[in-house]
Amino acid sequence: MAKSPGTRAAYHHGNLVEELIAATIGLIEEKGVDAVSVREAAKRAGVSPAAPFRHFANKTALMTAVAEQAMGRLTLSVQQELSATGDADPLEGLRAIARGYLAWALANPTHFDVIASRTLIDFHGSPKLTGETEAIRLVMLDLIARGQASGRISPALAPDALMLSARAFIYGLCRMWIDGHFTEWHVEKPAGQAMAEVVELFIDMIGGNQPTGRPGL
Amino acid sequence: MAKSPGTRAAYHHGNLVEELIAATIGLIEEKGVDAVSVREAAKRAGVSPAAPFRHFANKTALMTAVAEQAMGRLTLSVQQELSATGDADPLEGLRAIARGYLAWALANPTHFDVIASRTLIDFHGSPKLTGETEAIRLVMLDLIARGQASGRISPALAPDALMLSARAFIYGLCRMWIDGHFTEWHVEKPAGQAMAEVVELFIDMIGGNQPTGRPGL
DNA sequence: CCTCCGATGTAATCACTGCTTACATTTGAT
DNA sequence: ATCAAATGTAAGCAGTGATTACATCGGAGG
Repeated sequence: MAKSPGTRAAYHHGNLVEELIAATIGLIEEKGVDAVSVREAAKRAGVSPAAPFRHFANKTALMTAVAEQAMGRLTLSVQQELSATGDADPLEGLRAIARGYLAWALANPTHFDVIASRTLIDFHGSPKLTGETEAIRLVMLDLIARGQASGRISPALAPDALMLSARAFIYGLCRMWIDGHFTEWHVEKPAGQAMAEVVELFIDMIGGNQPTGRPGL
Repeated sequence: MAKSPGTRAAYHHGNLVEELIAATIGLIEEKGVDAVSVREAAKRAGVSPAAPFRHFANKTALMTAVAEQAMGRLTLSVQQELSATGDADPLEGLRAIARGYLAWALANPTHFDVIASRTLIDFHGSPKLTGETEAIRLVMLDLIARGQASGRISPALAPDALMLSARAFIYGLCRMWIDGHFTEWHVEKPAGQAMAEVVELFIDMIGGNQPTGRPGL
């Protein structure tokens, strides 16, 4: 039988794992990833400083759990955009992935930080994280293949090179923004708008079309 | 008169600032940025834990000094490639910047980490860091303008959008590699080679040419 | 019903961190 | 030669991740 949620003064918390993750997320959103401490998370869950270590081997394990949650939402965001897009044009599919990815990153910069880190979390130790990353990669590869088959993308372009380009491009956009580099590079427009325009430019280039003169940043 | 370098047992160190920076660099190269502590740097310089704070207001200031040194070498690397390139083709200039930037990042990943960080260092508080970044930006802007004037780059492309694209692209490549994302994205080739090929692809796209079928990654 | 054991909590402690304060030594200008 | 500024030390604060020994709870078997 599930313990009544109201019973909080009990010796055994009853739901510590979830509450610790929630507390950590709150901490991340309020003060950033660097400000996270398992002690503070424990305090917020109303528990002793050592308690979290009963459920997570170390801080990295806790952060990895947070990353898995975040990755789930990121994948969801991408898949929503993807399923709202017709199957007809592969380039439109790539655009959709970029939209979903960027939208989520813009809305969850600190969680993006967690997912992308390889020191804060144990990425390769998490099947969920590696699996969902690989899934997106395969979708992109398929879109590129179909794009080349249908003539929307030049067959002369190596699919792997195209993949790495596209990935580096949107990852670079996210990182630049999150790392605070937009100001130095004089991006005046709202980040979302600037990103959208620049993605458009990139997809146009992949399609082999010189863009038709969009407004500048 | 300069103090003899051999005189180390003296109460006053004589060259603490430089030696602390050197010790920090050593620490960064051995154990990574996250492993840097001012105490350890002090120990390596043979000085008490509090001594560094006489010369640097805080850890951030120390790291910023390290970043300024690193930025100097990065700028040098870019400028060397740039001056080894003729003025004739603006696209060749952009290629040169990418070469210099990527070569340095590949050779100094941890220092790249320091320069790119906005939590480890006080970027905007350092005229050197902001100035040299702005200098590169202006060179790129000029190359793009000349490229459009000479017809090598379509005038329909907004210079600012092109800038942000190029910057996001190479920054994304560096970050992906340094953050350890290349393995997940199945980049099998040596990083330098993969980057070079992909940059070639990008420049070709800017030039409006579909590339002529280079080998895949 | 009750006992006992594993799961889950606490208390106390360690080594380490960035940083501050009070004090000691040295150096160079007067 | 003196004295003040520069530069070092010693000691200590609060906060960190992590470990160990012990306390408490809850459910399964007798």
